[in-house]
Amino acid sequence: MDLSFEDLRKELKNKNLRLSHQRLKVLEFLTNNRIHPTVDQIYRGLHKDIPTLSKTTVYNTLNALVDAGIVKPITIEDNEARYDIATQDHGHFKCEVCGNIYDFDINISAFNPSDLDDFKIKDRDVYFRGICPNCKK
Amino acid sequence: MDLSFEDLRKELKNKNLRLSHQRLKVLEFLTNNRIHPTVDQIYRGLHKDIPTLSKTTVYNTLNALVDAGIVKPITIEDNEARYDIATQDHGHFKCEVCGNIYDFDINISAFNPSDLDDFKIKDRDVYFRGICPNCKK
DNA sequence: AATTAACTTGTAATGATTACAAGATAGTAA
DNA sequence: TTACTATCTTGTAATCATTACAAGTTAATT
Ligand SMILES: [Mn+2]
Ligand SMILES: [Mn+2]
Ligand SMILES: [Zn+2]
Ligand SMILES: [Zn+2]
Repeated sequence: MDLSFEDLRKELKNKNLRLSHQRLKVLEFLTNNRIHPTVDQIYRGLHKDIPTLSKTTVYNTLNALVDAGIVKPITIEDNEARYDIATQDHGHFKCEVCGNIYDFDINISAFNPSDLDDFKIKDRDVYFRGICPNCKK
Repeated sequence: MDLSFEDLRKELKNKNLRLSHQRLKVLEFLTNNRIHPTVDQIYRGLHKDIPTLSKTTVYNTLNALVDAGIVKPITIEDNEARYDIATQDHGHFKCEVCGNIYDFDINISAFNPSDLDDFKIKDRDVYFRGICPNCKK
């Protein structure tokens, strides 16, 4: 169900976004590094390949991709945004010790609380926090 | 099931936190204004009564109350933190038009995804986004 | 009433994100 | 291919929320 890198190129075309070198590299990084990276991690990760890359471009690119629905921001961090390729629904668990963010399966779209019958729900996020197996030892 | 203001005083005592005027006023504001206010809203709301109040104190107070488990931060906003009296589990819905955050009933503690069997879960948040009934018109 | 650790306050520092303007480039059409 | 232009990238400066720090104040205990 995950999108291939070719699918992502097509997604950009569909949304009338240019396939700039920087955008494709950001998408490639997110595809190959499923760690919900911060802006800084993306910037540092790409800087080797693209020495002229500006951090502003990483911000601009991520904002454009989020607006286009291709990338999903993860706001489980209070102090800095993290990013994920928009894929099937899943929850996020943040370990308070190592800081890693783990995916977990959960059928979020099945939640339709009656309190929200008259609301238009566009987005559902499930964020858990605690300690991961590695850090419990 | 909601905590009374007197209960909150006792909670502070239990946690060995001083019952300073500013802390009690912050708790009173959160009790009386169930709108998940920002730091700035709390500051402006209390400034009438306490003209000497510093915004740093609002930050310090909220951090202390969050550490003590009396107040819960709501990080549905990417750009600024919001705060809620820690009470029974419930979900939060943010309207993308008016910006209001609504509570809704949902039994979050019942979610125990098998992917997290080996994780220690300390905190569960459910954040929905969309358009509220008022703004749908 | 005296004592003192904890708290409050104002100011300065920090750090993430955005605004802006000038130069570069992707995509299109001749 | 070449020319054109809207879009994109880049560096710098600005913004805004939050924290660090040091000096003065206060809640709670004796
Ligand atoms: Mn994920
Ligand atoms: Mn709430
Ligand atoms: Zn961990
Ligand atoms: Zn609304």
